[in-house]
Amino acid sequence: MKLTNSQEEYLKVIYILEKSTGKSRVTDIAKKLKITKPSVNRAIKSLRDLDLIEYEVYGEINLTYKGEEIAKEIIKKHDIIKMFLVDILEVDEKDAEEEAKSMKYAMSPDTTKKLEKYISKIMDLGDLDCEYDKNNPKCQSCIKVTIKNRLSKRKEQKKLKA
Amino acid sequence: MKLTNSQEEYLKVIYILEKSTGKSRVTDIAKKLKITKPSVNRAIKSLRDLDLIEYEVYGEINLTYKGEEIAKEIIKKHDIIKMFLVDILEVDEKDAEEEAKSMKYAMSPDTTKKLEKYISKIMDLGDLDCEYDKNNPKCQSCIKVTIKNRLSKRKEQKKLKA
DNA sequence: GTAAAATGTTAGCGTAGGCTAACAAGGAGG
DNA sequence: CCTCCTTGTTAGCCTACGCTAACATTTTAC
Repeated sequence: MKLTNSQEEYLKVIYILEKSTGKSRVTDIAKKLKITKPSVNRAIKSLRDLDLIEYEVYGEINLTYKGEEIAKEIIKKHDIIKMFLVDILEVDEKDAEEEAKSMKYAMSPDTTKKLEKYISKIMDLGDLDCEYDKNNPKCQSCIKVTIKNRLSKRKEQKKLKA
Repeated sequence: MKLTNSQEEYLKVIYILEKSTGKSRVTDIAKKLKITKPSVNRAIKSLRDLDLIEYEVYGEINLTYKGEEIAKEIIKKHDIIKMFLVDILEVDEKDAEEEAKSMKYAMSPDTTKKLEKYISKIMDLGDLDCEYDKNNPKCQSCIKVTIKNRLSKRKEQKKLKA
């Protein structure tokens, strides 16, 4: 079942709302996606037709098992891409969020897996002592240290927010 | 001027046809993009309205200066992304071609520049002698050598084709 | 120079997914 | 219990961009 980019965004948002507030409502989905309620209304009907959510007119919106599995995949893909953008390419976090949104749709599951592996390879390299210093842009070990520092910094900031 | 993904693909193909055969024709564009002629017909009108191509009914299709500049940018972006996919992530070339097509639309000019820099950084690292051998997956120097080898191999194969 | 083939165009359909305007349902306070 | 506000829905419009069927023009081949 090939979903559209927008359907994937809906699933993602529904999942996030379900996990954070317990339920998803048309108005909240519309706010999150910055679109109007009628647009959401039509979209959730299409997702219901695909058995990805359960929903009755004026009723609650809930992901089905299948819908939740897909939502989780989408979110994981999003996070991998965003991590690459922010921690490796040093793209500004807000921009990265937007770009990851559309890039994830373009990226196959296979490529996503490869990107994930690549990121962890970069992060987990065995230490190589740099012959110069800890900030040598020509040295992969230094680059790795820089990337690791960026990553842990970002994680801390996230914790502070929460 | 924000173009759609499909408009960008049209520009790219028109540029390639212009450079390789001297001119672009509706039928050739349709074949390249695997769509029908009426679809192309409508698209070139929209590009003409944006002053990106010059064209009259039943006449020749030519990129304007502006159109050509944009086409070149699009192609460059495509190549950068494809290089990342093929030479660094080791995605199969055909898959990479398809993914680059849609990914480039999602990627901002700024991020593209960052990706370009990242690729050249990986390629141009000063040599670090690996303490093990030339195929140590934990060693960035070895990884770099592997990536470089992949790249030059691919370039050779391209030459052989041409 | 004309007939056939290739090429280009028009008209109109379908889907996806935004939008607004207008209406319907449900809950909270007086 | 009724009114009002929030939330949800319906109807219908618009754009982008595929498609087919049918028609027009141009090129080619004899």
